[in-house]
Amino acid sequence: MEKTLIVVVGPTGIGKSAISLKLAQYLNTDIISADSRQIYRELSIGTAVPPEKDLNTVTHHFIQTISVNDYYNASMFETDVLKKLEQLFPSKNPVILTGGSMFYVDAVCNGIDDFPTVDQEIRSQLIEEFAQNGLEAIRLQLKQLDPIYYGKVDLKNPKRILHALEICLMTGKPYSSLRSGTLKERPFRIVKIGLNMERENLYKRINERVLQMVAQGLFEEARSVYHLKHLNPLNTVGYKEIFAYFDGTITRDEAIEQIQNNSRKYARKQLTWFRRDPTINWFEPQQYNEIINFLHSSNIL
RNA sequence: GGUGCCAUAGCUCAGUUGGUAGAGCAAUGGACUGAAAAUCCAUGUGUCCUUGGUUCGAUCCCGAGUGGCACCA
Repeated sequence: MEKTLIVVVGPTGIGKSAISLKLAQYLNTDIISADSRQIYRELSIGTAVPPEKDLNTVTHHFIQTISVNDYYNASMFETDVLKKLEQLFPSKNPVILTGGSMFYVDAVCNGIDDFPTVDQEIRSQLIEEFAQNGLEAIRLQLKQLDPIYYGKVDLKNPKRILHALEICLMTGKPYSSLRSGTLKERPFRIVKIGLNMERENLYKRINERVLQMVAQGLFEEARSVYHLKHLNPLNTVGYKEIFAYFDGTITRDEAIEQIQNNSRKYARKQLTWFRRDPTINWFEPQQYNEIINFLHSSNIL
């Protein structure tokens, strides 16, 4: 039978984990988490890592497997997941990939072009340069090294410019010449299930979930990683707001409110990304039976 | 009961020396090829509390009403 990856996506707090768990049990398979923050072992409450009993019921991959001190990115995730699928498919089929990190999901489904891994030395040099000389300076540099990409990038977005420069400097070639713009073929079928619900209900769920996290000890968890707040993995909703509270810039209540706000914004951003993907089959979280029927009718089960 | 202050966007408020208004937050849309829960871009919103008066014209000035807050009784 054809190997299939069932991809479950949707905004934060909609209930992807619960449905994936149920599906995985029904299909007797594993779950691959596509979550750029649940992958860090120092974080759990704020990233909504599934409870112990769920992790024991179904095997989850890429949850709390690396440290916030490690460098990690979407391309590494692509490689790691493809390798993992190779191991899993002989005995498990279909396999479920679930998570809200759009870019990570995309890396697995469509692939990312092959660039050298970013040299941290070069990155910090460029960041330093940007901090000292400003956006205009790095723009000019990009204009020289890669005029084609310069004409395409969002010139107001430092991260885009910085990354293009990193690749130019490392390879000695224009970044644009390494971008193929083509999607990679995968040796398995991909079926996408998107979860969504009425906006107002989603927001209510998100707001409540944040309160639950606080009750579970989110502030204590944030305290335990406060000394690492300069690391990128800690530039995360649920932590950065509490760090601001620890720093004394906002009150505790303001921190909680901002976590709720930023979580809602994140959900909106996720929906914006997923909306443009015409291959997603949309359902509401309570339509479990419809999802099963859909999988049957798609010849997956 | 008396006196004073306030009433403008979903919220907090600014403003119009009288020509029907604007910030922040919230909300909404979009971008995205190794930092992605990151980063970046864009977009509304209104009986200016009600009602008389003055005026060519009132959200703005005057009177009354209603509601809120404060102080005095």
